[in-house]
Amino acid sequence: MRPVRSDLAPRPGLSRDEMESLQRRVAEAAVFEDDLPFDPARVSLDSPERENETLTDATAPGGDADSPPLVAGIDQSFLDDRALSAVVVLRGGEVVERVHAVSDLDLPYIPGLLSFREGGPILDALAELDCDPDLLVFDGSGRIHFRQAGLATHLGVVCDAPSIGVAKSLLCGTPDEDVDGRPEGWRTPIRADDSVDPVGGHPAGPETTIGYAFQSRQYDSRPIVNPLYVSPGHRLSAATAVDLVSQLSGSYKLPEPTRLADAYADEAKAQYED
DNA sequence: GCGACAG
DNA sequence: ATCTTGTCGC
Repeated sequence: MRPVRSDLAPRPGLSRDEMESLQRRVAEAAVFEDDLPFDPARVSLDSPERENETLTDATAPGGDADSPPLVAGIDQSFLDDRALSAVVVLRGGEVVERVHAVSDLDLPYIPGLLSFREGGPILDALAELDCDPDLLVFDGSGRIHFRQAGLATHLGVVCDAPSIGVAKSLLCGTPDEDVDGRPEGWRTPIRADDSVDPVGGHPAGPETTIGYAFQSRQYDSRPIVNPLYVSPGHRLSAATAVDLVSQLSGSYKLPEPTRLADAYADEAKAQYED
């Protein structure tokens, strides 16, 4: 998979102000409404049943009428000053491709500028892909970001691909309701607050839903498991983003694509440790 | 000045 | 993210 908007790609050597203004340009280019080349209802972990199926072109955008869309999960692990970016692609419940790349890191982790640290390395891994995913699921935020341009939004726009951000903690914004001790499947909107700037046609008032808190898993009744914070990256709405994450949830807290990428990032890491 | 913050 | 043993429970 190749970058389509390389002009907006995270480049090393930018000043903080330059990185922030690039994020505003990314937000301007971002689409937080459904603009998908496939039916979101077809995204699932169920393996397609193709018994009496005739020969079809499963490589077309969105696949054929029976095969589910290709969903890529992306995550990283670290080795000293290098990042190992892993990508696992699923079609229904089947893993169809796994690739990874090891890249040097230019910046430290700075809240709000994550895509400038991990974005380049992730693009390195995506370039290794033979297939062309219909949806990208990132570990981190999308629109839930100070300038509405988190990692998922930045790379979704650069690749011009539908993308979703799945974070384990909240960067900014305010949940409509208290998120503790909620049952599986529960969700509540995350509204923009004072720390979120309006950018390029995307408002940032309390009426703006920039994402959702989503309880993907809960064991008993104890508030042991925190919710996930799901936000649209590019080409879909916040509501569709949570629905998709819900559809991609298996038996664990993280949705399957991201969980598998997380495991693969650790597994592959062992090959590079001195 | 204080607070607060994805991975 | 990463450093890390055991431990509680389905």
